[in-house]
Amino acid sequence: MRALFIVGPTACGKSALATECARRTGSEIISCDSMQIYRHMDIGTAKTTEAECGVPVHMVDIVEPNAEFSAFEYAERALEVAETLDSQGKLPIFAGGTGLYAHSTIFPLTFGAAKDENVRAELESELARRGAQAMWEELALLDPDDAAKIHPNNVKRLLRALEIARVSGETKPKGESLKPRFAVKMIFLKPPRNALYAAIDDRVERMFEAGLEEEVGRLVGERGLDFGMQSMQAIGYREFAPYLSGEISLPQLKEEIKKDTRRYAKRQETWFSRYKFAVQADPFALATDELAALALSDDGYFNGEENAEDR
RNA sequence: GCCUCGGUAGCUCAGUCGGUAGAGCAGGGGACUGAAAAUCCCCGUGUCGGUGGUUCGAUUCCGCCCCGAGGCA
Repeated sequence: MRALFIVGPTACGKSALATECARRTGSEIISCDSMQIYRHMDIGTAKTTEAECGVPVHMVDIVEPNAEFSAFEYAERALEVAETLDSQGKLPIFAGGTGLYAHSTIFPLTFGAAKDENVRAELESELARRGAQAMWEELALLDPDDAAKIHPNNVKRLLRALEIARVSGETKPKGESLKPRFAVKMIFLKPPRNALYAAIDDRVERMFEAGLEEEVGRLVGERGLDFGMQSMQAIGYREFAPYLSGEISLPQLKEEIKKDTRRYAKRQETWFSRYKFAVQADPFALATDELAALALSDDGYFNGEENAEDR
């Protein structure tokens, strides 16, 4: 199987390119985004739907915003979709900016024991009682190598590592595979930083014009979501908490969203720059035609012969 | 015109009883294996407004000038 991945920071034009590629090849898009999976969160996630772009878009609107989701589930389901498309002779076109989702779809990761709510709750209370340092030392006893890779302050990782140990009796699996499950071509859209930031500011303004505030109002009001939920941690949503309680003004709210988005974009770039096989392109310097031609050409497919990552 | 208070990192400011300076925010770099738009780590040299003077040495003290805020006329 072959699959195309269009990745890069937010607001860089991934969806537009993916749509163009899908049109040209008569194929379909598989969204690779940890927040667009949620229904009713459309404006703030800059969701692209089939109704808007005219081509089928998968892995969007698949769960309610009060549900939890994971990279593991994503990879399983997205892979299934990709295989179906492939069997129909269509090129699966992944598009999105969630690095871990893309990574776990491309590479056969061994995630370790499934999450366990009880163990998690137990670990949370232990953390509150004993402190992160003590928890980290516990992990260091179980698996020094693993502990060495997790900073004691990185509570989420720390607890997850301990969770695996307690659930399975084993430590985190180490087998990192750099061989993709299929031939993959990755287009890494990387615009100049200044231009990207301008595009981000612009997009945030347009989100407000499109009714972001009303959308958040509906989620919090009618649907009763609270800001502690996974879905509401999304940029463009979580910043509303202090605004709705009157702590910050509307201009401040917009500034916060822009700022968080910029930082996110930077993190995305850092993630995607690990893939040495990716084809980088400046989406603001090239026309959609040129980008599509680059994306759809037959060369650039990677299947694991060289080093996937520079590590 | 006079008086007062300010002028220090992109922004807000601290500080140096004279030995060329440091926080927060912004910004930059990085990590990432079942929450990932999450989570975490690292990074602070700037004519200390200008110019003379005192001094071994001034951003710090003194004079003058420029700019900003307020007050008095």
